[in-house]
Amino acid sequence: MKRTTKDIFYKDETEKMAKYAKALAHPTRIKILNYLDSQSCCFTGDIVEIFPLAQSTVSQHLKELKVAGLIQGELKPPKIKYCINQKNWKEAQILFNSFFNKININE
Amino acid sequence: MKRTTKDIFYKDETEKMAKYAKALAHPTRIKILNYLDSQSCCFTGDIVEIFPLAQSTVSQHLKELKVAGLIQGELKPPKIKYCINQKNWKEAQILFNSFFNKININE
DNA sequence: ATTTCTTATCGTATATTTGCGATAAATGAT
DNA sequence: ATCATTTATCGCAAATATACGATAAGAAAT
Repeated sequence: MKRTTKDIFYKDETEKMAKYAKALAHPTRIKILNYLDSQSCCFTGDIVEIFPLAQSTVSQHLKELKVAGLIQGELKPPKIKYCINQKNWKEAQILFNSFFNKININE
Repeated sequence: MKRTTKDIFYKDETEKMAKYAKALAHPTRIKILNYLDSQSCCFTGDIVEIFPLAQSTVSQHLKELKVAGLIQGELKPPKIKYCINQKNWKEAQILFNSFFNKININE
């Protein structure tokens, strides 16, 4: 019987941090987030253009960021406008801050 | 001809962040780092005991953290004392801080 | 209803990650 | 030289991640 990570107890914070870290664990996704942050919002096509990658590949990276909660998409037919998910972004920021500083610097 | 991430240009910062994020992308490794941080230093055996995982599995996680540069091992035969790698820890801290805050808070 | 545009999803191939038990390696003590 | 202790590494299996091209899905416009 193989054990999986699911059988192990982790604090909620730990699980969340791992989830966000996983989303950030690829240079393409970091670049996408940096781009989104600088543009405030943009369409999938804009993002596809800054990478020498297939549209489907970029779409998959966007999906992962969305599933992790770091971005959100808004329908603007026929396009989709992507933005940083501010609430979760803030949460990730606080998690990483506390982790590295061991001081909770938020309010 | 398959394209790989290696053919794409990323800023040095981006690559480094992805590398650190990858190391943090597993709850076990986050827990190890939290433990190391609280104990300042400890032996492999101490870490093995806090997880219901095989010794070889924990050793592998430690190796990943070492390769990423977040921890370092010091020979204390027959044991090995692991500590946070302060220099790289600081670097990661700064990278994540700038990333989330878009302000470079270090001096 | 058909066409156009944009983006997501499917199917597939390959590479990497995660876990285990078994074994090797390194050192100190007998 | 042998043994005990501790930790790393090897070999394997299963699960995930990463990339692609091809196709589907959705909405607006004709």
